[in-house]
Amino acid sequence: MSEHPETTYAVLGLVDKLPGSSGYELAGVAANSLAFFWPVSRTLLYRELTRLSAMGWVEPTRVEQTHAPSKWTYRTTSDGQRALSDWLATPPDSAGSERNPVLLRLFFSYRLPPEQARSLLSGYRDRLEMQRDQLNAISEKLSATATPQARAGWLAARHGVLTIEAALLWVDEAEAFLAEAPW
Amino acid sequence: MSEHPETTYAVLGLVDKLPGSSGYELAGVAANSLAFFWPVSRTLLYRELTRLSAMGWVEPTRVEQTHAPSKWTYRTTSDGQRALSDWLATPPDSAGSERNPVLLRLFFSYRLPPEQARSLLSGYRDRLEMQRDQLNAISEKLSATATPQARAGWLAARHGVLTIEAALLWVDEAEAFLAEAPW
DNA sequence: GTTATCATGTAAAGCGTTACATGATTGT
DNA sequence: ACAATCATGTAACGCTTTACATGATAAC
Repeated sequence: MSEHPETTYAVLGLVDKLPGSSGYELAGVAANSLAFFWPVSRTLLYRELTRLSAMGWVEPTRVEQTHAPSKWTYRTTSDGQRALSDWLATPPDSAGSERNPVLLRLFFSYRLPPEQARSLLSGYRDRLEMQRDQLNAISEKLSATATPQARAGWLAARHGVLTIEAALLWVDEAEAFLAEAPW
Repeated sequence: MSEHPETTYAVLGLVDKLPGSSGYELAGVAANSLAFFWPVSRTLLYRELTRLSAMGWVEPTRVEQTHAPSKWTYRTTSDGQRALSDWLATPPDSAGSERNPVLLRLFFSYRLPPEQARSLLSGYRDRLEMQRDQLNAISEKLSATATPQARAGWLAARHGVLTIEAALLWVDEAEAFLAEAPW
């Protein structure tokens, strides 16, 4: 009953959601889903797949291809599915550490000329808008499907959209606040 | 010009903001400020203070106390202040990785009985409300002060409040969504 | 007496990132 | 020719966390 990092379950869940996928394919999916609330780098993803195979939670299968290199594909075993369910039932540990490098700078930005503080904010806005557009595109795609998997994905995307829009409103507020009385 | 991790600058900025503080005191402040957008564990904070001292970016001073153990206090040097300004001017690297263990579970929650999915959401709401209350308390304290430092802190707290409130709205939505058609 | 606050540290473990490496196929 | 996609891996590094350790004072 040793505890594993959350990322292990993130990958296990992905395999379970997309049985018969290769690491490469899973990485592609992760980049458009997990990446928004639980980033997993490609290297780490491969390492977790190896680990999950060793633990018997997923079963690897070699698939030969003619048009591309051979690949490994994965499916959850019944042990893996049980482990996934068990983990899902455990309460998430306290607030996930949110790391926001923009806020970190803003927190000390009274040491910055006003113009640079402004550009910090507008850079943030640009990135938020891009993320929001990405998420909206994903949402639209998902809302076309009625499976539980797609609906769960849609909900997660919706969380992203709402919080990003709140952050965008904050940028407006912050700009006005600084314009009124810069430091 | 070697690059240092963001946390090094987070601590440097803290020392600069509260000159003459001890590691212990800084840890207390960090828990009510940085923790919301750039968590720094106590152990790490101490290590960074040692590192910053070795680099000459902060100057440590021993202070003897009668009512408590002796302590080290720190102040930024002019080198440190320059380093802080330089870092502030560098653009934050791409989106900070947001890790949300609740969304991670929700993303796979179609494997969960509806009741447990609901309790996942209500647990999230509870934690969000606590955080919001904490942030509001901090905001109020800060809004009583008119220094640039306090105003910057207020802005950062405001970001937290707005995004948390958005997340709370999402919880309502998600509950309605699941109530309408559970999986 | 026991809890809370003050105060600083060490050691181990491992998660996660970045860089490097390889090589076939398909399209322009 | 050159870039893009498919596909998987290794190695090194180091940030970060968790657990462990110590010990004084003040309050209830």
